[in-house]
Amino acid sequence: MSKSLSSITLDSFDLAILNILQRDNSTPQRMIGEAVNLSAPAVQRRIRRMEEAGVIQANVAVVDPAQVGQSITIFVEVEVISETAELIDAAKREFASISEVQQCYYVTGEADFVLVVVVPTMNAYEALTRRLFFGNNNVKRFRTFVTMDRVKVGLAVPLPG
Amino acid sequence: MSKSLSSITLDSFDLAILNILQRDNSTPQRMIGEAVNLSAPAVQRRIRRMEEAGVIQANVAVVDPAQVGQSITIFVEVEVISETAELIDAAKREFASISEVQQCYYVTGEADFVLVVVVPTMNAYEALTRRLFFGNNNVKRFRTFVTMDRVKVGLAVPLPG
DNA sequence: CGCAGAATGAAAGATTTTTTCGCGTCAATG
DNA sequence: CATTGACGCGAAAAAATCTTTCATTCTGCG
Repeated sequence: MSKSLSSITLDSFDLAILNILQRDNSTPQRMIGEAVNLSAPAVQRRIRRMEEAGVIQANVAVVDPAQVGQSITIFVEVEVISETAELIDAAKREFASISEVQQCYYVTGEADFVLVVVVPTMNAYEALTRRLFFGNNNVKRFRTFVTMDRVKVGLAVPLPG
Repeated sequence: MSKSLSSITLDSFDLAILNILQRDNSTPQRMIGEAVNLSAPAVQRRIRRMEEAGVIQANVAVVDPAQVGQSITIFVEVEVISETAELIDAAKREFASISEVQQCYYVTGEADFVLVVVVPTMNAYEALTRRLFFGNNNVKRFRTFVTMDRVKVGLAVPLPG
């Protein structure tokens, strides 16, 4: 897991490749090559370069939560009491360490954190809130939004081109 | 793109495989086999079965937004005026069709929709709000949370085991 | 003009994925 | 109690993909 965080420049070939991989990274390089007008080795070199530069951060399978018994997705806005760097960092680490917390963002506005939580039951969520919020004396308050429909889910980034 | 939405049962082998693929789906089946104590073909059959059943919904590359010029991630809570089925469905379709809307959830609570928006600049966000919210007369109000730190990002589902 | 650096494609080599096939297990059945 | 069929397994072969190698092209620049 080595990271060369050297920011690289991407041309339209790279963007076209990314656009394909964002949707299906099991696409053979040969097909990608046909789509973008490059040979398979050229495609491969560009992919590896983007992986090393961190443009491609990961290659993952997307699992349907409902089919593995994790049918409840919840948004939580968290407001903290004190925003010292230490306490914020501690909160970031704690939230990030919880496997039920699928996503965590530190934000401006009427809240300080926004969490996406995935749990099997409301009981599990209730237990989590007790552990994570009531058990943390820097949490001023939190608001819960229970998802009824995951209208659009993904991590695809809109790409120029 | 055929989907057999037949819900299947997953054993501990399947869950172990999912856990690996959720983190890195470029892991060779041979290595997965070693990790879970199965042969490569057995792993392969299980993966294919889970893909056909929709347990695995997609295989994607995760792209770093900052490195493709989309450095701003924003949460938006949207509250609508009328919650008739037609209007809600129309809103779902509209939000889902916007490429800058990376994620969209229909939720209960003090808001009706939560959006995750990815844009290159605040100007682009401003333009999007005009088009999407001010230009939609069923939007009562919306609240914006600008992300300062993407503490944890992903789609990994917590798996039993 | 010529050279260095960077990227390409064709082809060969290495690895992985996929298929084939025979075996063992288990449950239902005669 | 034997038989049958469904099911999933592993070994091995076959097919496809990924990766490396290498000669070539193109560009910028001294």
